[in-house]
Amino acid sequence: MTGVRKRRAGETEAALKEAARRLFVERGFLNTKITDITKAAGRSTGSFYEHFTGKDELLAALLSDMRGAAGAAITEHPRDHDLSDRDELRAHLAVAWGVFRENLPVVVALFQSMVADEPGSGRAWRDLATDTDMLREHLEWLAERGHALPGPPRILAPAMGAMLAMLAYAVMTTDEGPGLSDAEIVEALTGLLHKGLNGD
Amino acid sequence: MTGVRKRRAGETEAALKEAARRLFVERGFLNTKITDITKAAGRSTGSFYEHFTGKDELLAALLSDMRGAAGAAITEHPRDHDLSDRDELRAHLAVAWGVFRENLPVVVALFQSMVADEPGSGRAWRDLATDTDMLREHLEWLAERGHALPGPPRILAPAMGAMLAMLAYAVMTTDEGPGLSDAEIVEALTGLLHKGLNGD
DNA sequence: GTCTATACTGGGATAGAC
DNA sequence: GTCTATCCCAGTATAGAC
Repeated sequence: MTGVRKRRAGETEAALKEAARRLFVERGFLNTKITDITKAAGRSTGSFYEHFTGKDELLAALLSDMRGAAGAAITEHPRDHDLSDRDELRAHLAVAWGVFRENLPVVVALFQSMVADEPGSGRAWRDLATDTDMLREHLEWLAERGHALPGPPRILAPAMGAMLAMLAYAVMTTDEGPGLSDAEIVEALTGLLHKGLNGD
Repeated sequence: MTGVRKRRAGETEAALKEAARRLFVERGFLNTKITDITKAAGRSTGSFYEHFTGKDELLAALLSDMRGAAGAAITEHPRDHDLSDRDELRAHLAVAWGVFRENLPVVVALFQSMVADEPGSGRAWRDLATDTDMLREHLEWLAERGHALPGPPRILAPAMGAMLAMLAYAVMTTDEGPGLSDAEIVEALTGLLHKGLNGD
């Protein structure tokens, strides 16, 4: 493959991804057809399959891009963050909310993809448990140190994750919304959860 | 229409609904095709359209059935329930959780249908806000009486509803789950939210 | 690698006999 | 009302020229 050809190919792949991101927010992952993406990217249908085997693989690529961009900071995330500290809890929630906001196309696509799966697959629970793994560890760390939690971390963490994910999805896919800024929403959630976890 | 014919028609409609309920849990609303339903119900494709204009109308009918069964008690729900009382809060959560459990087919279908909609439609937020309307009123009632809430009811209510709905969906569509009984889950949520709302 | 053209299929919806 | 047969289109995926 020549250098020029390779560059052109890279451009096509980038164009497809870019178009996909835009469409995923506008129409959603499920309602966006491969032909919609190629059309929006100004490429042909056939060309798509030179880069991805299908929509799912494209989504996986977008997810991987997102992880590469935001993942570094999270990977080295220490286990002993003290979520009983209100400022630290707020900071965590703000980061999570911001990641959702910054990567809305991928978030929307993943959410739709998860919910559209066969209920019997148990994917919703698995994804929720996986995504809140770190949070669960934070809570277990608190519990080990004698902190009295309102329930077992293995249910509290998914519950908190469920609230954050579903609420973010709802808020970020509407123009109306609760009439509150992101900061105000995060503040309200901080209050609810801080008191909920610590009781004061 | 003769009496016999009418009865037979009613049986068909019932058979279609019954088959749909079963399939919605097994494969989900989105992946269940009209032909799947008619096949499972032992009826023909053409017959389906004699009763419903499409899958959405069938879902609306199931929803209406559900409302008829469980709705009466909820409609007359007084506004002044004191959610700052732990037992009353737990009772409310338990009822909601039980309704989800009892009507899983409809819950799954509605959830999938909501999430599959165009993100730009804002349906997720609208549904969430509508479904937590009563909860919001309960919270406003508390606030009016001088109770210090951790945030505005118009965001707290949807947040709580989001947690409950998403968590219920995840838990009830998996065989694995958190290894906790429904009662234990409700108890944990009660603890989290009771302290979260009241701070003690 | 990219294009155009096309083959193929799932599944919604309808026509018309019974 | 219910059935069988069929139409029909949206979308996926591939073939083959460039």
